[in-house]
Amino acid sequence: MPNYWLLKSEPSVFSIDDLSQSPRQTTCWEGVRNYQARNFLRTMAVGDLAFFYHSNADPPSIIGIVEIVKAAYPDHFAWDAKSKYFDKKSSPENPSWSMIDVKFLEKFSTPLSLERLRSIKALEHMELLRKGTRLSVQPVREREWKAILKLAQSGPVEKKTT
DNA sequence: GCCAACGTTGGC
DNA sequence: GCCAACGTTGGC
Repeated sequence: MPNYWLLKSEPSVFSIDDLSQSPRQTTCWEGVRNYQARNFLRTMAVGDLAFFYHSNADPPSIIGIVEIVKAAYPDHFAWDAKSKYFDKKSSPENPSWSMIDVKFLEKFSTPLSLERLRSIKALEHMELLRKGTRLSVQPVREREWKAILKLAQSGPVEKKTT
């Protein structure tokens, strides 16, 4: 039984289309610089699934699904002084940060916007929808995962014909 | 561009 | 160990 997650990315930085056009449709998920998020990364196992979330997007939305294909290993961008993810506290001898590899699985035909997700009763306790939450890596409960999958399969909301 | 909500830093 | 100042995230 896989565990479920949600990964945020700003599409102007790295979008789900960037992922699907990457070699082997796979990328390393570098740059997480928050301890709680890092600890979630370290909990992930190969075969776990994650929603791909577009933050700072119009509209912000869950846009697809990825699979974790490599468990946590040191984020070497942290000890590359030229990287925007450089962190002088991290070193190859004592890495502070971790990353995983993810593989593209699916892009939803209809993105599920925050607004739409907020309207779903089964998602009322979802971490993503909690006020003030900023975690870029979050666990997703199984019932939330299933409710969102069902939404994605049901397609867009019908326009009212009044 | 604004700003609320957090997380981190560092003086004391 | 407190907490003010500062930095970041991310919806709006």
